[in-house]
This record gives sequence, C-alpha cells and structure tokens, in this order.
Amino acid sequence: MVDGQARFEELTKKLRERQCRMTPQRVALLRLLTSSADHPGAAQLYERLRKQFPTTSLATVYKTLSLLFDMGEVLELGFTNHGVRYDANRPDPHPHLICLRCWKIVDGEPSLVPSQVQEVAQGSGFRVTGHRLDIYGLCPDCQGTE
Amino acid sequence: MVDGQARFEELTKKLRERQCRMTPQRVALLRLLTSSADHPGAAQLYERLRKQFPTTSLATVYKTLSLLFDMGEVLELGFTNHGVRYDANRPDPHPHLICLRCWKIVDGEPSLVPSQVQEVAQGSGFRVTGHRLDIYGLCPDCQGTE
DNA sequence: GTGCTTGCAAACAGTTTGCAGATAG
DNA sequence: CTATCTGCAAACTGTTTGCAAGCAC
Repeated sequence: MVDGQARFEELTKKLRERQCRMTPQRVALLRLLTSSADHPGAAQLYERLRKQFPTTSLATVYKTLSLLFDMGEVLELGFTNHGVRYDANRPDPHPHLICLRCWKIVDGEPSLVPSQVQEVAQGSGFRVTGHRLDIYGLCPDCQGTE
Repeated sequence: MVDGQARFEELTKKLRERQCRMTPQRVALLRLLTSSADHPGAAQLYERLRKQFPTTSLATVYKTLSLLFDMGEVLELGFTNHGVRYDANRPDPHPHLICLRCWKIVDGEPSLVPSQVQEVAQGSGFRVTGHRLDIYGLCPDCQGTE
C-alpha cells in the first residue's frame, strides 16, 4: 500500500517544480487521486469533485489528468467499453486484476513479469519501453452471483 | 504462423453451424481477417473490403466482427487512442508487441505468462478467466527515426 | 417465402478543443 | 500584472443502433 499523504505531497512538489499553478480544484483532484485505491475514471473523479466544487467541469478533470499523464505520474488504463481508469498511486507498470462483472480493478504485484516481458520481446527486434498486464476474471464479491 | 486457408474454413464451418448466412461480404471479410497478420482495425478492414464491395458499410464490418467476438473466435485489442484492433488467427490470449510510433502490432509467444497470471492472482480471491499482455516499445523500423 | 443480413443515417459515449473570463503567483 | 487555468459549449472519433430493402437458404 502506498501512503496517500506522502504521494499527494510528492505530486504537489513535482507540479510546483513545473511552475504549475495550484488551484483549489487541482489540489482537490490530487487529494482524490492519492486517496483512491479503486482506479477511478474521469467521470467518477468529476462526480466526487463536484461535491466540493459544484462548478467544476469535466474538461478540467481531463486536462489535469492528461498533464499528470504527460509527466509520467499517472497510469492510464484504457478500456474499450468502460473508458479510461486512472492510477496515480503507482505510476510504474504493474498487473491489474479486473472484475468483468462489477469492473472493480485491484493492483497486483509485479513479481517476475518484467523478465517475462524481455523474454517475449527477445528476437522481435523491439526496443521495449513499457508493458501492461491485465488479468480478467471475477472478484470474490461477484463469484456465485452470476 | 497459422495457415490462413485452414482458419478461413474453420470459421466458415463454425458460422454455418450457427446457421449464419454466408453472404459475399461476410466471406470476403473472413478471407481478409484470416489472411491478415497485422491486426487490422475496423476502418482498415472496411477500406480493404471496399475495393471488392464498394457499397459495403462500416456497420456491417462491425456487426460481423462482434458476431465473431461473441463466438470467441476473434481477439479484440482495444486502445484508447487507436480504436480496436482484431486478431482472428489466434483467438487465445497471447502477448502482443506494440510499436508506439507506427502502431504496428506483432504477436508474441505465450511462453510462461499463464503461470505468472495465476501467481499474480494468488491471494486476491479472483477467479481468473483470461488475461492480456501488451508490450510497448519501438519496432525495428522505427528505432533511430524518432 | 422467411427471417437473417445489409447499408444508410442518426444516435451515442467518452474525450478533446477553443475561447473568454477568472485567478495564482 | 501576466500567463496559466477554469468552465462552458461545441467539435470530434470510434462504435452502436433502428429500420426498410435485399438476399441466402
């Protein structure tokens, strides 16, 4: 588990270094991101943000998220049918366990995956820069309720 | 490598068993799919199909692709920025090497990945039904041209 | 003949963009 | 003060849907 408070301060610091302005909306979004373990989507973040800032717009959420993504501080998990989900707690590639029923997303441990990745790439001539491992299935809550 | 002709006949047979009608458009799409190793998207398939059937519509391409997907005979590789790419040659999960520059997609060998998947899922309580491993990087052609 | 399939157009969802006004530094 | 950020609305992309006409069987 990652310390949300520490991560929040780390992100704040990195944004300041970039001469980004810390607007109240941005601070609130950073707090939300660093205290959410459930890989929220833009719409979920927007909804939660609206409780504090009723005039906040979805566009602002997207703009901040893509800023963080460009800085390499957020992982984007894109899905065809369920939009993009964000992980700002652990920006390095790690496996995700995804429930196909309730669409819950849980972090997995990297374990041996990176060496596997190199092995698969071997002989292809690709220069590997990253990877993504999604594991699909049913979470404990959704088993037996199909 | 998979024998495209054999795969084409296999798909044709499975569709017939489902009492699906073999329209000329469908046959042509099946041929295209089973002879393409480059994981084309719907738009690419549509363009190639138009050369034979100038009146073919994108909707028909999507309908047939989703039929094949529902039958478990086609792999959908969804990307946030580049739509969905299809693999009808090998419907079982296998790694893909993806060039971030030209967006070429090359098949990788499954090797040890499945056991890794089980290992990662261990302790999460998830019942695993599938997985997806994408390896990002630069293909040989795109290295040095950045 | 029957009903699945096609192809058009319109709808749709999620994301991005342009711009005028607001505001952090 | 000034450049960045916000929030609205409109644009955009890729995909899906409804429906009348067409065609495989």
